[in-house]
Amino acid sequence: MAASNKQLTSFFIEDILSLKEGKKDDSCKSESDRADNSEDVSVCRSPEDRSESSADLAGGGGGGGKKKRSRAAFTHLQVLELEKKFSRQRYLSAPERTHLASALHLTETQVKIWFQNRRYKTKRRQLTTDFQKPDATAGATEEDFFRASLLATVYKSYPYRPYVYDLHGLSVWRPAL
DNA sequence: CATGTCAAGCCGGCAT
DNA sequence: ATGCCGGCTTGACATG
Repeated sequence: MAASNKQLTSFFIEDILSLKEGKKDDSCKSESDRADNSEDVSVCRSPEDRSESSADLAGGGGGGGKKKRSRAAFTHLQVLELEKKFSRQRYLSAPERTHLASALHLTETQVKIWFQNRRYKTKRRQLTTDFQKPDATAGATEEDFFRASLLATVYKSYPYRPYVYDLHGLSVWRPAL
């Protein structure tokens, strides 16, 4: 909740990661075209919220009474980087969180909450999967579960961005299948 | 309109 | 005293 007036500036994660993708990515078009032509905002917001300058991004009521909560929608690349990090480590140290947050132009709180939610989400999916087909899970390791759920999540989130499976030099994250 | 997704909110426990 | 965590819920949004 630190900064209630966090300024969202445009950036390319490629810049941060020295990735030469070449393709400019309008990250906000995950589901449908969410709306606008803003090419690279760090966080996509609902059209109405966008007008009020991202005041309460990190959850603050900010100033002036209880406003309705705004739900930040992270960009493809932000999520991608978070997922990559998460695929390597499920917990972040404070310095790592700080670094990742600044790299992705998110607040530390957002990164922290994202990891919390991701852990919980993974756990729940694992449990439901386990519950639904216990026999198929007999030979699977926890790692398998983890990777499968990760893969499913990313694939579902980015159905038309197959390049996430081939991250050039960054290849740490890789599908299990 | 019902449903699902997901970031954020809330609460209690734990570690320091 | 503070911060992080898990568990769960809430609220905004998208989709069928």
